[in-house]
Amino acid sequence: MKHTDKGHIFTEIVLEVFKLSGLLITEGDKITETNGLSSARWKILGALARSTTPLTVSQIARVMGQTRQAVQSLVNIMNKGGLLDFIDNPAHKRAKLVCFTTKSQQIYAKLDAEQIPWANQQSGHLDKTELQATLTILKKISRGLSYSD
Amino acid sequence: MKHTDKGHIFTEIVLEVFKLSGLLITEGDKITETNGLSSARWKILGALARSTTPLTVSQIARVMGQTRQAVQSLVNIMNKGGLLDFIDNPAHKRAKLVCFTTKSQQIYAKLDAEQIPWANQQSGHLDKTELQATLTILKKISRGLSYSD
DNA sequence: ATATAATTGACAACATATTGTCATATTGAC
DNA sequence: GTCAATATGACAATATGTTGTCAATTATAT
Repeated sequence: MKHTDKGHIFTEIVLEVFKLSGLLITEGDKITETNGLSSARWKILGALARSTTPLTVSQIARVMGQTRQAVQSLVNIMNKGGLLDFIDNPAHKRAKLVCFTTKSQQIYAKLDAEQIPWANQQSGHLDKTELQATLTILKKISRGLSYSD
Repeated sequence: MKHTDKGHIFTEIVLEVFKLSGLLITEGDKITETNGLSSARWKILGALARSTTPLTVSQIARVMGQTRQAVQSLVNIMNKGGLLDFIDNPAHKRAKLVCFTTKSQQIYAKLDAEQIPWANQQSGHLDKTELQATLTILKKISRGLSYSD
């Protein structure tokens, strides 16, 4: 069997996603390194910031496409470091809700102040319609895949 | 400062790339698990398969957007497991060229036989023009980012 | 040709992430 | 309401990946 035209492009996209993920982590580490953070920890804060309601560890993991164990580990470390708080979850005795602290709010705002001009600059020479199409396609691909846990 | 329209979409793409990368690794692990491989090792073979010339470890790392140390580690393990061979590189005394073995050729062919219908199926309901735009955009983003080593 | 810079393999320390397992909590079928 | 299935936190083992460093090799500038 051979790839269809679309199957071929799809495969190239998959490989490019892997590559880009590695490069973006490196880029994020550069931005966060002076704040005692890392890409992985910044992403946790980002998941919280983008949610309208507080999230549990499991919910964060699903938003991020990772296992709850990986997220739990980071969240616990960040909690010890004063970057995250747990508050009681009325809907679940064990699954607490994860929240920003004052400290992490400040750091996150600072990181945003660096990320925004970076994103604007990186996307400046890219076509808006193509960017929109890219986001649409990536989301559709994600939707068809299952979680590991 | 605020995100431009394009900067906003760009940021969403970045987060979706992280998520998708995690989901795709899980998917790849499912496909490879019966063959004593993993996503990470399959990607090494893929990088070699897609190149017209044999590659050094550093070259593989650059193609994959990872550090040479990470790739070196996997390549050494795979070499011990009979999945990769080193051959002398006329252009460099230490940097050997990495090659398939008969064993890895067979496994890779088998994985391809699973990946192809999967990619065709996953992309079946997606628009070809949008897929092409996605690949173009992702490659352009990669090009603007630097390697960690 | 020589000196300097960049590349590469090797090794170690550490960060990040998956898999497996267990006990506890919640959900859903009946 | 009961019971099975599912979801969750905790913990351990392992795989994957980055950073830092050193010595050896190659490339580059002069």
